[in-house]
Amino acid sequence: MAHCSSEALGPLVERHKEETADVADDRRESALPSTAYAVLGLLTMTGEVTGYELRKWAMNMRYFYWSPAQSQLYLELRRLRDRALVYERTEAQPGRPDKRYYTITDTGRRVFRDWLDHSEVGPPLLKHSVALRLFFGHQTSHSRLREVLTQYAEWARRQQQELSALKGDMLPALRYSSIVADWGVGYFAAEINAVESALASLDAMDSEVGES
Amino acid sequence: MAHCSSEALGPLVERHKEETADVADDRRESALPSTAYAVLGLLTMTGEVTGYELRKWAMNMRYFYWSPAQSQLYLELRRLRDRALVYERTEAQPGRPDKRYYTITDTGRRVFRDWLDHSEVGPPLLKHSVALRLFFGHQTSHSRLREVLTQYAEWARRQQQELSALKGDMLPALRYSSIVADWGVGYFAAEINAVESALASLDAMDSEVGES
DNA sequence: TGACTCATGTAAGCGGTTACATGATTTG
DNA sequence: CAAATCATGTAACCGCTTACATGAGTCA
Repeated sequence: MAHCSSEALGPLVERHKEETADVADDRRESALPSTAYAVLGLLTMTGEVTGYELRKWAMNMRYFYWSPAQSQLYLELRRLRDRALVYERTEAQPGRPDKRYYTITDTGRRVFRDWLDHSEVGPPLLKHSVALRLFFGHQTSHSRLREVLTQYAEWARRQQQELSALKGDMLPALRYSSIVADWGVGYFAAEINAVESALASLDAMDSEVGES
Repeated sequence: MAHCSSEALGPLVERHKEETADVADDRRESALPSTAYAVLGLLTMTGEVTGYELRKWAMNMRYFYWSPAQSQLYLELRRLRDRALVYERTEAQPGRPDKRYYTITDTGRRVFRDWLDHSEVGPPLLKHSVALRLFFGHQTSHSRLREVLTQYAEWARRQQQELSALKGDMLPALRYSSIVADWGVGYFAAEINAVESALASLDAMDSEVGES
């Protein structure tokens, strides 16, 4: 019952090897992680900002791209500075660390555009812990599964609302962000819908058991 | 035009701090990464397998949960063995590394069920590089955006087909997997739909420019 | 015979998180 | 006056990837 035959399995093909490698590596010094490009992209929209401010902007992207930890952002900005992709203006402060303002440099703009225009696009990375649990549903109870699913649906609804609110607050000039926001709203709608279907399937399984 | 005011931004609230921490940590030795639970879960369905075989199974979950690198899987199995959550049977082979077969232990089953039943469910992790690029659309051309989007839609369609095929091949006894598969199919449908909407938005922007 | 599958492993390094530390400024 | 915000930083650690290495069996 809880045992799988392996007939459905083909041989183990190692895919996505060269796909993930950046095609344009050869013409740049070395590839940057995607977070770096996210930061550069943000800097093309914001003007001079501190790491702290930038983090707030980064959090607006969390609906389709996770936002990195604070320490990671500061680290990334220093790396970009070392590569002269951003310019750092420091403001001395008595008795505590300098305040650092960042702007994107021309080189940074060029590198960013190059990435946008020529870099290989990989598939999205998804780690869906709710789906994972449902997948292993045979090891738990339906009541627990329902609990997990409804909790997730509530979260998705909140995200959807936040995203809609954010879109309303945004300047209409930011067209691309609003297209992405629509995408996100649709995505959450699909998730909510999927949860409802899953709950219905659980109901169906329960009543089957009742009949037999 | 490409400059944001920061009015839409609230203060930087540090959320999801205790949310990510595992509530049930205190009653176990120490928490395991989610990959470990995925492996344990797989072992509740497969019986005795080698690391190599297990990897093939793990790849069936790649539609909603990324599949780890080969080396990581072997590492994970050894860790689970060290914690006595899986049992390792070695088969000596002349002139090369032992062949290792794994089965889940009773302790492993208990730990896995405990995780399923009591652990806090975090939100899914999503890094959507296509949406990221679209978000920064003001820095590239519409033709490039269209290229990226259509490429992604093709990929999503392929995934959808693979997933449907997989579902067809699967034993009907595996109900939960098939519920998750349906979820996945719907997810890819939503993605394809979102891409089409985005393409339509780009068209609309182009014709606006033509009119003005 | 050569390509592919089966099967396991090591080493280096990176991206990222968690936790901690500090202190001025603003706000209720 | 206390709490939250602004603002930067360090150290330890972990999950995971990449790249490499090995070798037997199978099949065209």
